[in-house]
Amino acid sequence: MSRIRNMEEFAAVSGISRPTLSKYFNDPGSVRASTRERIEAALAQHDYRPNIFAINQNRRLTKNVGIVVPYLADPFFAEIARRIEARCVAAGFSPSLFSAYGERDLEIDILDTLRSLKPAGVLLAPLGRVSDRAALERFCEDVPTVLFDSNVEGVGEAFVGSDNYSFVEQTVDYLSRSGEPPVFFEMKYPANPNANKRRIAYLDKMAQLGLTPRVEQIEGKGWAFEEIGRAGGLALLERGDLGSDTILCSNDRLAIGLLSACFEKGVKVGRGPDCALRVASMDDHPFARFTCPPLTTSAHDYDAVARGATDTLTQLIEAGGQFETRTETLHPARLVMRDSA
Amino acid sequence: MSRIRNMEEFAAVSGISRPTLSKYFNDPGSVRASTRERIEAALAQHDYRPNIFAINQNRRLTKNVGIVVPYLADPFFAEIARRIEARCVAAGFSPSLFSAYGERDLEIDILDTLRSLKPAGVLLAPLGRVSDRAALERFCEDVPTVLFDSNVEGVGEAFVGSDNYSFVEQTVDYLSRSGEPPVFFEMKYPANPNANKRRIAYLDKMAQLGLTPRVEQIEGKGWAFEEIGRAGGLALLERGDLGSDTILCSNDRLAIGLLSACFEKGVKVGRGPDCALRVASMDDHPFARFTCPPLTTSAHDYDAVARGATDTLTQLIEAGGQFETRTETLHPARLVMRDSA
DNA sequence: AGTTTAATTTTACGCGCGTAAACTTCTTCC
DNA sequence: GGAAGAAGTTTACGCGCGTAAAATTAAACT
Repeated sequence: MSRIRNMEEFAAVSGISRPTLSKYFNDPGSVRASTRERIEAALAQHDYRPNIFAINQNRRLTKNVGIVVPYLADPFFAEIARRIEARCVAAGFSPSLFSAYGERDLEIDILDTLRSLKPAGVLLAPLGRVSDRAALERFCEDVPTVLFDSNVEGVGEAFVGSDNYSFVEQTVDYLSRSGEPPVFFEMKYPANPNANKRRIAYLDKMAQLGLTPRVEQIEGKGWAFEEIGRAGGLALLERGDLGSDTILCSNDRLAIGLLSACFEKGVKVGRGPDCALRVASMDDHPFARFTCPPLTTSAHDYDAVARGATDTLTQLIEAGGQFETRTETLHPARLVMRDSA
Repeated sequence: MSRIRNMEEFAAVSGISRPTLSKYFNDPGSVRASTRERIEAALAQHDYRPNIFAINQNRRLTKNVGIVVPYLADPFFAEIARRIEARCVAAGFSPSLFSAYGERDLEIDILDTLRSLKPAGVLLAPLGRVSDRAALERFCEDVPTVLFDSNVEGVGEAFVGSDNYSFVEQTVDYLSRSGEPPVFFEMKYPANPNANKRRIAYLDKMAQLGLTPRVEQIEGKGWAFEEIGRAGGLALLERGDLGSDTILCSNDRLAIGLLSACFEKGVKVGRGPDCALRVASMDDHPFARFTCPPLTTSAHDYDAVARGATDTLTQLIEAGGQFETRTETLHPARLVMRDSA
């Protein structure tokens, strides 16, 4: 039998009128059970699929959903994107994944591309500091958007992410209770958008505990955090006057670099009596458990963030693209004790 | 001024006829320079973009290109995908990125989705052993496809990847020249499609050198290679009778897990006189230089593979979707000496 | 059985653009 | 300056499907 070329032909072979078929493909639940069965029986024989371009051209609202992350080669974002993608599919959407790869212009291009895809909604983890705020705002006016991971105040209809304060609180609490209070280790000009909040939280928390804070800001630009952490760590270890035997890194990738520097310099890391340094961090990067020693860190609730973001977007779409008020949902971190601190 | 709704309206405000505009958007070089300037001048004022769905519905061939990888949360694939994506954009295509996340059914779904996107071509790194070969073949008959990273004999119009034999040759050569010949460390049922070729190459090379090969196959399924390597490494170290002080891992992610196991067991890794074990590996995973000790490995030529795959696809598309003969391009590995072996 | 209500069919139009054909205008070059 | 050829314009149709309105049929209920 010849292949079905369009819905018209499929209507002929299935004995169902084209408008009814159109309804079915839009929402199988919107037709009577008996006709649904007839359609699906015919579908099993002729494997016809409606032309997605024709569908999207004519529907006011597509089932497309955009997922945008700042850097997909960062395993944290790869992992969160993986979960969000799966949830979008489960919710009946067609997700498209985009990465700005740390570049402002690329993020803008992606938003433009996304706009022309007429998406039902977008899940956006913006570059943050590097983003063109005006471009984000314009985009969010046109397209229902939920921000995740990195908040940009006032942009988008909602935000779902992790509570940076909780990350810092748990680690600082633990570290200062079990040994010397930590020095904060971060990039001077961090690409990662949550870094600033974490530094502020660190200063806050230290003040609250009556401790003297100390921030070590290392040089380096871009998204090669491990290399930056390694170079900064080497410089720090060579200089020597840290003022504490405990370091809290702004994120796990910096910590991985720092651990590499410690290893090279023969500085033993851990909480044993023969250790010279404790290193803790934040994110629970997928490979944090495989560093040497395994990294003590505070973990994102990956599942809660992925689920929360996707559910919020679903609600937003069902609400017609606008919420009455912009909500910010922050999921607390979970301290993961390993051997590095 | 009101926003332009379609090409008709843009024709009105720009003073250019719609068919000419259509030609321009299809290929700006196909119109006279003077009219091109007029169009671009109008474009600068009215920021109109043709409806992508209408374009794709009507054009026989789109400028869409699909990029499919087996597991995007694996930094190797994230990195290679990043480069390929950039090259596709530079070549004037609109790439869409997909990941099968190790699942056979998801790969099939992706191919179905891709088919309905009418892509000009597809760059496919298949799951390999897990793939539905018949589904791949059917897909490649309909869509011009270049395989990369992982070859499936006879499928697709061409293959571009790394030369697994060269990976093994270089590492085995180096290791056996500088110390005890290596034991080969791999998964019993590897998800990674190149694993089998690497094992065979190892056996070959050892025979050629007149050495007795030894393969340690560890348990574990899925894509959590670090965890699998760690568990397998612990078991191996506890058992103890390795027969060599040198291990060659099938890939870097397994090696990262093995190094973690060595650290936990207090087994010092490296080539110093106080070291108990040498560990080398293959891939030059983005984080291989940050392990403790830094991993000696044989590196993919990431750029050559990304460029080769994209260029080949471009040629394939220009050739009308078919090559006379299926070519296989293999890029040699480069030995990267670090401290682990 | 007759009525209400819901689902389906018929008919018809529109979406925004590709593209073909016939015609007109502009270049270019001797 | 005239002819050939390239480029642009006019006109018209088609792509495959969404969707509205009116007419018809089927299901559900008293």
